[in-house]
Amino acid sequence: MPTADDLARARVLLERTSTAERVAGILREQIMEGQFSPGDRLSEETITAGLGISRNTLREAFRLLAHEKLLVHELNRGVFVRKLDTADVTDLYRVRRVIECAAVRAGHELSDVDTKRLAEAVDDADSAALDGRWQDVGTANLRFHQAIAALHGSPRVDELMRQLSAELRLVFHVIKDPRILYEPYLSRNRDILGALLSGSVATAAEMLQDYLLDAEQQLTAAYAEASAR
Amino acid sequence: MPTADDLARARVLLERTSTAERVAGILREQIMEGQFSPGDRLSEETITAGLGISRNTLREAFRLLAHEKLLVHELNRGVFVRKLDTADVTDLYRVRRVIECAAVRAGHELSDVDTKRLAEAVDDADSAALDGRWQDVGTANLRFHQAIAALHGSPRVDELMRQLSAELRLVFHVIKDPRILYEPYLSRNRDILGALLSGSVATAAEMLQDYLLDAEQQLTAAYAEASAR
DNA sequence: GCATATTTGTCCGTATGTATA
DNA sequence: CTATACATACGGACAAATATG
Repeated sequence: MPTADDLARARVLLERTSTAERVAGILREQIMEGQFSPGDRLSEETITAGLGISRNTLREAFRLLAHEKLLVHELNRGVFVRKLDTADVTDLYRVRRVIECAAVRAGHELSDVDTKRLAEAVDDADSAALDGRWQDVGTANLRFHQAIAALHGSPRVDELMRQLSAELRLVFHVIKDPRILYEPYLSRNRDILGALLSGSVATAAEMLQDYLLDAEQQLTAAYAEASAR
Repeated sequence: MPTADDLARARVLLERTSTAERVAGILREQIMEGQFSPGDRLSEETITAGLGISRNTLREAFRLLAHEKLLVHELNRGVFVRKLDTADVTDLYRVRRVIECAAVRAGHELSDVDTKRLAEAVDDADSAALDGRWQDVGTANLRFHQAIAALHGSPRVDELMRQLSAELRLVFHVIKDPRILYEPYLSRNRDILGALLSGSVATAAEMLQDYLLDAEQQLTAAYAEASAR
């Protein structure tokens, strides 16, 4: 749970666009950073007092985040930080395989923007790994795969991937030792990128498919163990 | 194991809905039926007066529908019925091709539920066509394709397809003569179903792909013309 | 471009219903 | 079972933005 100070600092950020959306932005960040844990209830009173906003406004922000699946809303009980189970993880990877593998297999021409995004994500993951920032490795990793999905050139696919990534970040936060999870995938991502850049579409697709299957296996196992506690 | 009491309590929770959600349900139906046209503004005052609810409650309902993409929210201007352009139609079909073709190509075993849903949708489309209920033909057609996507066995894919279908229904409503649009596809859907049932996965996938490409072409043309007015 | 009317954005107080210690 | 805390829903108020003549 965030301290009163955290809320006070966040309060300064309350100086733009629609209040509900700004509030949603603040809460989104706090949830992503893990200042709330899955299952935590977000009290209307505590937050309205902390941020200096009305209940109506906060409730609109809650709706926004509930739609992003970061929060779940239970009637007359309040809103809670989303708690994913292993079935969710399995489903997330199922969808990722469909979307990402199709993006690669379609064999779209890579624009400069595409290649830059892909390469940067892989580089960021590597440097975060060198610094031991494993949470950031996970984030950069997701950015790489978002860049792959973006090859579809479809706004709706992009939005879907943002959605899936937000859910997966919730998962990552529960994992106790992300290192064993991500370390093997750094080089595999680089290999996939290499295959993509050299135009070996079928190879890249196969590597990606295998990657996602392996990742799902490891992640569900680690997640089941970590989220049990 | 949940006790009988647990289940009873869970059931109550399922059937209970908030006022905002019931209001959203009413408005959703009216929008789908075309009682509001794309671009129409939904006045807070008119609707609160008409339904006898408070503004705060209505605004929550608006948020829900905005997230379903039936409404768009413009700051300080209000909410409007979503207006799709041809780029949206193109993108919708792009995503459909990825999802639906992958569902067929994956070659999942067809359960009884699967086959029943597929067959019923095709039958419903035919009988609606016989009665000249072309709006219903469009709806049954979408149901057939949702059933195809459901072969993935993924809750998230199901939700995505519901989303895409809702958007497409907004498109259908603008088309002036849906008949020329849907009539050719009745038999093609039946052919795809036949290929699926006989296990000719590759054939079915190819037919589906061609179907979706042709449909997109015709639809964008008809839609551009109809929505211009 | 201006003044006015309308509509939304936000907040508050309160009454009622629901969940839980 | 009661008490308490909390969410739901309402209505009123005023500021701020937008639309209208």
